[in-house]
Amino acid sequence: MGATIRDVARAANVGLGTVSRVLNNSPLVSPATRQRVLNVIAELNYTPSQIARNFASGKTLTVATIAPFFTRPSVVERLRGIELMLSASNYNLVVFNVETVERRDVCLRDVPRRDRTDGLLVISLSPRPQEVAMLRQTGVPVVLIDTVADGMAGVYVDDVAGGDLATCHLIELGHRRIGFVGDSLEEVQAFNFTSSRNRLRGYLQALERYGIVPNPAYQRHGIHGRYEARVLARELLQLAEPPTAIVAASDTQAMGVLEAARDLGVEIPASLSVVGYDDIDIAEYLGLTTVHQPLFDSGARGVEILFAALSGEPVAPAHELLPIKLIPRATTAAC
Amino acid sequence: MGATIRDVARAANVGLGTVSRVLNNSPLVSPATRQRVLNVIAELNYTPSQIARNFASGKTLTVATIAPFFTRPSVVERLRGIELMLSASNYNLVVFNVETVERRDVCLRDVPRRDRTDGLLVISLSPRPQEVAMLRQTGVPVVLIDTVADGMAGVYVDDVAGGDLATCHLIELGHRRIGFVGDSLEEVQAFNFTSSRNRLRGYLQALERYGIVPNPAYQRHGIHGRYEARVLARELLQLAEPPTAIVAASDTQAMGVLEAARDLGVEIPASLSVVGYDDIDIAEYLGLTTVHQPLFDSGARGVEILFAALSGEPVAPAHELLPIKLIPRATTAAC
DNA sequence: TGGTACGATGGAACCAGTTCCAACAGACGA
DNA sequence: TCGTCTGTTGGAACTGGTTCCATCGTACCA
Repeated sequence: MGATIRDVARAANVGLGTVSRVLNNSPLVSPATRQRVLNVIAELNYTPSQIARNFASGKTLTVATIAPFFTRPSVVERLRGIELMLSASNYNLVVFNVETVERRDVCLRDVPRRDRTDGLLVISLSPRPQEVAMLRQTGVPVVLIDTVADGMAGVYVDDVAGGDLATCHLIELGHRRIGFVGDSLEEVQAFNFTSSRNRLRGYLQALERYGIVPNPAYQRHGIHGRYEARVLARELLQLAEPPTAIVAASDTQAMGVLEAARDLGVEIPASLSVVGYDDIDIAEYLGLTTVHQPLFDSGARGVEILFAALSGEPVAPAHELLPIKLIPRATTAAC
Repeated sequence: MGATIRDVARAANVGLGTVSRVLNNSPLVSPATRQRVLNVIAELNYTPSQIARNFASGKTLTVATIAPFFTRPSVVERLRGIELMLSASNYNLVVFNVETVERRDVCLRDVPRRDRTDGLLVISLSPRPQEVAMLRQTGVPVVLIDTVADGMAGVYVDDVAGGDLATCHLIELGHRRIGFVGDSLEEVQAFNFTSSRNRLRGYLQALERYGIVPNPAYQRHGIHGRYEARVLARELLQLAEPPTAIVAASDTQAMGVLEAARDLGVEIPASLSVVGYDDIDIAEYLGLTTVHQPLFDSGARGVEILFAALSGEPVAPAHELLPIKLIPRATTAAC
């Protein structure tokens, strides 16, 4: 464990540079010399110090990921895509979980530093213009996953189209009184999430296209979570004229809606249709109709874009659109 | 971004060592000098290079975690405990996801190196004696979470007791024909998981204590997963004399059992009782009776033990036992 | 008044690689 | 025969901190 590159050089009777060249697979070493050095390396059981390499080369061989609520199934699946991609490279994955606004801001400010990480992935949290400027200034390549921001690169899905898709599905099944359960607006704003907001926009857009006047009483917002969604959905179902269908901003929230229906003895899908969003693992189990988005791929593709930025010229700050599709299952039916 | 400690020293008209002392909050600096240095630091907008610090101090300020199938809800929850604990320190969390045996072996061999990480957490994967020896040789402090190995420190739950607890619960409800759905023995062996095996042992132990002869046909093993468990459970339920209750080695597998029951029109809990293990988030939603274990705490406590090892003398290779308890819900009833 | 102890300070040496330039040998063409 | 070019090679300089030892001034004590 104590052998250094100098020990190797001495023992192999070559220069420091030559050993370094062998370690880095430089072609500027004669086969004979290379072999001699390799022999000595094996003999001394030498492994170059990663930490010294990082220091000398100025690279950390690290990719940082800032993920909000990384226990949410959708986020975990994105992380899996990221991890799998990185595991095939020699970059390590450093994870920052964000569950409070303070931590969001701290992470976005402190993590992107050249001496801490070579590249940064940000999931779902959209940096604000001022933050974009700071990020750019650090010189650390950043790729956004599941969100967009002016002047940044990333992958995303069209959540407006997704919200529209879910709502259209219900309208075409004959529903007219359609509710929406989404994230609390304060939370969305504090974290600067974009998806719940856009899904709501898609919901409204679909209603409008079909000439349905949106009923504000049908739109409920609360902290993201099954329990909170359950409470909101119960309110909706207890209205004098309850909706016959509900669009949820995520599968987790859709589960809350299903719970509320169960609480009140409302039959699914006979008396209430429910559409979720994300198509997480459990959705199939529950027979939940939902909007599928490529979660794993979003992570993997994000890493690919980051790699391009790491190993070449600055990548165009373009956003790549991933496809979505509606998966009809057992929680939706004709009105 | 270009300022170095030497620039600061020059500008503040002090020595290198003094600046270093200020940075590290050493008491060996007079208040006046400290203030002067701090002013210059602010003026030059200087931040010490993390990478250089790491190199010079020989620390990586990194804790690595090797986690098998880190998308499984139980693993994610442990990771959350780990992340939250680390976020309060200045250690970063580097995650290695293990989904194949090859990667297990590679990670266990390559990750624990002093120049890569300061400490290592291993979730659920028990190192074999030979691996324990190698780990020890590296000098990297290691803490096991959810498993044990001779000569290593860690936190765990008594899975034998847990399997026993689940089975007793069923026996006391009057069940005698009790099935078990667990992980494939090859998979368990290849990864060297301990929990499924121990839960089976607890199941057998409980049967024996009550004088029930275990029926080998009632014990099924398959790759861990909902779908596989569903197939296994279907086999069990289609036996000439099917079990009236099933113990699953995890909540995920219990969900597969519930699906199988649904497939075959078997009423839960009227005709079949089901007990899971882990008490993951979704268990409550499903009304699944299960054995609760402190997932979050296991991660957090693992980090605490690791910190003790990092900042002091070698910790005793002791295993800390965390409590478990049975949570009776709606999937179990009297026979 | 001299000796001692201690707080404060400066800076050389060090960590273990990478990078880059000078130098050299041998092949080859003029 | 000499210059040139190319493929190899050696090693100084560099990355930016930490550590530790020598030094200095001053307060305190005998």
